[in-house]
Amino acid sequence: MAKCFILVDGSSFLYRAFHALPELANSKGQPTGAIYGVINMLRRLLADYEPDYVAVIFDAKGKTFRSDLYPEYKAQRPPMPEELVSQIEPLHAIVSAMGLPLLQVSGVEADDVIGTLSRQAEAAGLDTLMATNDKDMAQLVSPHTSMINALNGDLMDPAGVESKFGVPPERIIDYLSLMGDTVDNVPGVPKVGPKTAAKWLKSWGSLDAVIANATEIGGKVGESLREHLEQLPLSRELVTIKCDVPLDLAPLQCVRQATDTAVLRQRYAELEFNTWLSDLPVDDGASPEPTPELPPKIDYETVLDELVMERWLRRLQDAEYFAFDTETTGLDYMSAEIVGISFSVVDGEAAYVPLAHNYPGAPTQLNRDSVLERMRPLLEDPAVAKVGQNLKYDMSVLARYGIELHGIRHDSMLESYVLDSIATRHNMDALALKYLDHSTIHFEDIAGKGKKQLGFNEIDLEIAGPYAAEDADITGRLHRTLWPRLQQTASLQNLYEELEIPLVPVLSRMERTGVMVDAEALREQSAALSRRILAFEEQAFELAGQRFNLGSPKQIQGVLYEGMGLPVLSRTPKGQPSTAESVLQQLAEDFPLPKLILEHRSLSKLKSTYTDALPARIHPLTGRVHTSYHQAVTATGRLSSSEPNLQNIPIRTAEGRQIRQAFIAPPGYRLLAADYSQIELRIMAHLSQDPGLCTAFAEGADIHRATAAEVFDTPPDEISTEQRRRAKAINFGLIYGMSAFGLARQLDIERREAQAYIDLYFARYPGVQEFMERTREAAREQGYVETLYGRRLYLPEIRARNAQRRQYAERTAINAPMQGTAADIIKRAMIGLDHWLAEGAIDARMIMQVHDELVFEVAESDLEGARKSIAEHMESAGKLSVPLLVDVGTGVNWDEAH
DNA sequence: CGTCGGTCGTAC
DNA sequence: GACGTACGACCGACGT
Repeated sequence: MAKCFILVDGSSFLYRAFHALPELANSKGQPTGAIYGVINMLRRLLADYEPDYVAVIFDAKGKTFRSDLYPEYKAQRPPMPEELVSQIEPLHAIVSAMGLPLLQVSGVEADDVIGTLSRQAEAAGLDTLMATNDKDMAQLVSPHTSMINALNGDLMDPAGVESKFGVPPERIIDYLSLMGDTVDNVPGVPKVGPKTAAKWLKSWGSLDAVIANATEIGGKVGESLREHLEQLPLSRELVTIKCDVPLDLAPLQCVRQATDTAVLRQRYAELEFNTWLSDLPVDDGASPEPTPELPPKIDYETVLDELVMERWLRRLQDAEYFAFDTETTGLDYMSAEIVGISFSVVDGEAAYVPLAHNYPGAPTQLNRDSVLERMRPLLEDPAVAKVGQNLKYDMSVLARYGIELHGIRHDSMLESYVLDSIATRHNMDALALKYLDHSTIHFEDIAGKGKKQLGFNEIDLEIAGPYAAEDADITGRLHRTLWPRLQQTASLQNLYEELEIPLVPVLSRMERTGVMVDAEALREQSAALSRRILAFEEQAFELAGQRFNLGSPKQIQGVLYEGMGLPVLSRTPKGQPSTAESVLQQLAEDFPLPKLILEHRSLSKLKSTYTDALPARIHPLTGRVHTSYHQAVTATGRLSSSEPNLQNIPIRTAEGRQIRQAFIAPPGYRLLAADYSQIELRIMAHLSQDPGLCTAFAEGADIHRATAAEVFDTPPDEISTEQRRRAKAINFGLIYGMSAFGLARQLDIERREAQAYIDLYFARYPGVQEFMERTREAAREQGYVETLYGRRLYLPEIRARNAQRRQYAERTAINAPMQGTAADIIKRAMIGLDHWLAEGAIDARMIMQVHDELVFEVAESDLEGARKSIAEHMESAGKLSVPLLVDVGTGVNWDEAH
């Protein structure tokens, strides 16, 4: 294969970046956007093509031979704006420090240098890629010299030139001569534009032939041609790129040099390109790392044309499956507007269909509603397979346009999660880097961040198009990388296909349904809390003899330990005296202030985290709160919830339960809460097959009481409240892989006593001890543990030499199979229940999941039926060797439903 | 003014 | 140090 040579037209990109990108500046007000744009483009170009030879060419200052030929050449161009001039020197410095050969030749333009090098490269047998967006360069295209628009990845070979301009590369000079160029002041023939120029050249063959046959051309344009014949040789000379400029550097000398990290570090710091700054290697001695594998040729297309859209729709229809991605105005699935859609069918090829970009000067785009309408049959057809990255989001957004996404066949985020939940985060950028060794365009790089962040609809299509198309392309490529890996392990493939993928639409529906929250009640609670918090504050200041911030652990430290000289009972991991609850609780026995701090803290917590935050989360249109459930976050397979987190709404204290009372059902409905009773302990019984534990569950015993009876060797009905409390702590401790120390701390007892309990427990339930030993052993041998349904959790640190890390991995090994199996079971139940609800026999909706609990909104008339069916569905979702029991409660609010 | 680590507290 | 899985509020140091 021929070696690859990339010639970068630095000047053309500098201008383009300056005008197309948002105006970036560092904190000193120095403009940096154009530098950023050019370097970003260079980095991507180098990463995508890994050229053997490379050169970056800039225009030199001063006049060129063309203005000698024709003084008016480029004479009417306004001078370069100061904000651009100032960016040239730093840009040159960075390009040089990147080790890239930089050329500037006075008296000629960058084009002429590129032309010369490309011809020399051809003679040397290289394949040349000219990175530029200047159409004049098309005259240089040949079988071994192509042109790439690095902003959108468009690649043009001779055929591409012909299809774009209507004439082959060798006629481009003639074509440009006829047309002229108003920007550069090249005269040409007035009234002749691209169409006429191409038509004439097609019928006569060349400019010379056109001139020779000038008399034969009729109409006004023919007249114009005859009037301006004598200008044409000049035009031709002006548009002809010189290919014989004397140069200091030959193509084969254009080898990338070592990176000067020190200079880059200094320049990036000055310009505040912090992402790149942190990418730089720490020490200077590191060598650059060329990656061997060639990425596929990139062909990204921005679709603005009906016919092209039709062609893509046919491609999508005919494909076995397609990858797609929606671009929207924001991240909130309840308010995001669709801005465009991208698709991909094979590696490296993708299209972006912009639908609602509305920055000044945005081109006319296809109509959003009509494109969506034409996509509808594809998107709604379960037989048309779709691949995406977090398709739950796309599904929710499409639902806002009345489109019900079906055929969710694959999701690269979930593929990665099921393969290995903790090795990486599962966002696309991370996955592309890990699995494709490809650094994607980051959203922040094109949209900015913080207050100045643009909506996707405000981003120039030249920039947005490649970004969006890449999303679809990368999604497809990730799938084709991850899916074969998933297929290698039947249990993982099954978990993915039967659990995680079917759960996607279920979660989307739950999120969109939302839950009704009584804002007025919460606001009243906030007001009441404010009064009580203020009162605690005053009392605390009184006792401390000074005013301080009760919300600051550090200031509390100062007041309690330094000011009042209270004993330091415990320290934080960083060695600071702790002010955690358990510590203050102990201190509260002897001193009044810690008690006040605790009261203050618990009320502030409730106010800031719940009673203030939740009303602000009520959606203006639905009047309900819509959380996000995340399916690829936890190590164990549980869901997580955020914005707002509905999985940590208080329940333990009376004040906390008031917040649950604000979660209500709409008129005519009730809330129904169904939770698995002791599911993790039941799973422990199943996995360990311990006879005592299994029997206790089989008999329907109160498990903590039964445990107490065994450990304290007392008949169950003589167990005291305290004994049961201790047994409960032991049971929970076991699930978490707790040590004697932990149990002692939890129960505030001697460590020896705690150890005695644990020993006693294991003596009574030997199966449990064996199970735990077995699990640790399996983890050590395989490097992972599994749930009942084959979900894996890799524990690389299970063999760590560092005891602390190893013990941590061991505790996880114990906990994960139980927590994970519980997660698998409730997910199975959710999928079954969603199907059942869709049948419509009962007027009900599933609205929340809290790990072992599902909450529904049920029509009052259907309450009893729902109660029974829901419990049955949930109880049959897991096949354990002990009964799986579900408690169901109903009420007008969530508290009452418990 | 924004970011980020530390600490704390809520849930299961 | 010592009990698993999360999310998020607040503080305060730090860099801009």
